[in-house]
Amino acid sequence: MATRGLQILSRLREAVLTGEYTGGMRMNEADLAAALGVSRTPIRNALSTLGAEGLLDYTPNSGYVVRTYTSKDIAGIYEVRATMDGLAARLAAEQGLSDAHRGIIHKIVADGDELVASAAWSDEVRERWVELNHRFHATIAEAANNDYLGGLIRKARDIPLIAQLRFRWFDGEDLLQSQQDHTEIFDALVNGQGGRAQALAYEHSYRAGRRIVTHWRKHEAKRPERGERPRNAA
Amino acid sequence: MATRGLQILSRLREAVLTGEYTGGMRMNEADLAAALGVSRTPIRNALSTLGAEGLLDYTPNSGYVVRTYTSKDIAGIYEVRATMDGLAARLAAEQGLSDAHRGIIHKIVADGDELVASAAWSDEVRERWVELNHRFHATIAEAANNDYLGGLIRKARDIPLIAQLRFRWFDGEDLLQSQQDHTEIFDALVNGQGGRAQALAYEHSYRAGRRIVTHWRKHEAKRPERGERPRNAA
DNA sequence: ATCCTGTTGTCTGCATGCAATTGACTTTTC
DNA sequence: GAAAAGTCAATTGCATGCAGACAACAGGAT
Repeated sequence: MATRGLQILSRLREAVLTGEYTGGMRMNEADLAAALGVSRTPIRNALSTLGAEGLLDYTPNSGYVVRTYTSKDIAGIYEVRATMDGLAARLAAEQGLSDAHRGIIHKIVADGDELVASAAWSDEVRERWVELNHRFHATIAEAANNDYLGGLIRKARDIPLIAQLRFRWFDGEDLLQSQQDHTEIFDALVNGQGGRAQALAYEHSYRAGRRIVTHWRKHEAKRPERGERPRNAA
Repeated sequence: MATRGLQILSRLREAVLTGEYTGGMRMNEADLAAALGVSRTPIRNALSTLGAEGLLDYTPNSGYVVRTYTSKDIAGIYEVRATMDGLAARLAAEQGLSDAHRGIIHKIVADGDELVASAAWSDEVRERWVELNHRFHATIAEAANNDYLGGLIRKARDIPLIAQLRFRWFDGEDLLQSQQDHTEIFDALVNGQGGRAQALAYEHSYRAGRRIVTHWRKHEAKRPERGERPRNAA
């Protein structure tokens, strides 16, 4: 069993990512300690780590606050993310997919085709697609064989609320388009077409990012209060 | 004045980056506390943060060890770094340089020309070039107007020993080549040629990375002992 | 009413003591 | 002699007390 500090860290990170602790909330050490049933020490450790990860903002002698993301932040992150996904695809193509990786991605693409062909749009379909999409990109990142890149892609993906919101506005048409993208990217990968894989993956991720930014702007417009007093978390 | 913890954090980070605490060393809390004249608490905080930044490896109930970088790690990091520098250059070009940024970069390029023309290669010239080069890239990153990207570029630059070693093998010919690169990149930036700026910046950084990896491999070959018992730091 | 100032309450920063874990070393057993 | 079991020293994990910083508030002077 991991140490208490690590468990707390996971819990708090999850809470921030899922939006349970929403942007602007103060992370009061004593309150969190009471809520989670430990002393302030492991809490402080976890907060410090989350601060270093960029999920919390820190002010000396004042404490940690859940970071808020503007639509400009999101746009910037997605510009980087798309570039990284493009890089991962190029590297994977240039090195050539291993049999194992090719098999995995082939299966994912085939399952995607089946999903598109067989089912009408529904929440269940969305769930399934989220999983296929995730594995598709994770496998390419792995095939790129660059740990540093893999870590950055993961970090750029773990942004509060994004995981929840990302596919909320997805519809059948988006699904079809995305699946076609996956098919083309896979084709480029197996044929060792690095430049094509890069361009396709970039565009694929960029478009996803643009969709999120658009909706984030609306989300943003609905809560114009920036001067509001920060409420306590936990 | 910042808190003790933050001062300790800066000091330890610097010590790791400059190689004072070299790869594989154990970061013993009590020893560090004694050496730096504080209690274990701010030490633990700093170690935790450095762990999150990736400079230290952490094992529960065992502690923190200064991370070691293989030449493959370095190559991976520089592949990403080159891609980021390319992205920054493209974004800067596409948005158009502000008058201020254009002025700053223009001056840097002019100073570089002067340096190349007037002086023979020497340690002083190297020092001056390091500074010009740093400001050149930092200014482009700033002009890209993407905080997330800027942060990643900074993190990819702050790798232990790299800052020290990066220009150790630089000679007059490398200087000339690099200055020409800067001139072309600047030209692309002021003309709004995003694609060209991206390609040039990528290649410029990629070449620097390849030089480092080559030398790192030799460095690596000289100390084949991987199974050595970790010595204590501080 | 506004500004300044002293006060007080709340929260973080830090030190320290003790518990828990680990890994090395010693002893025991076959 | 080798493997297993037990012991011990060293080190990290955690809780807690207290000091210090900061922000909000109250009261008084202008």
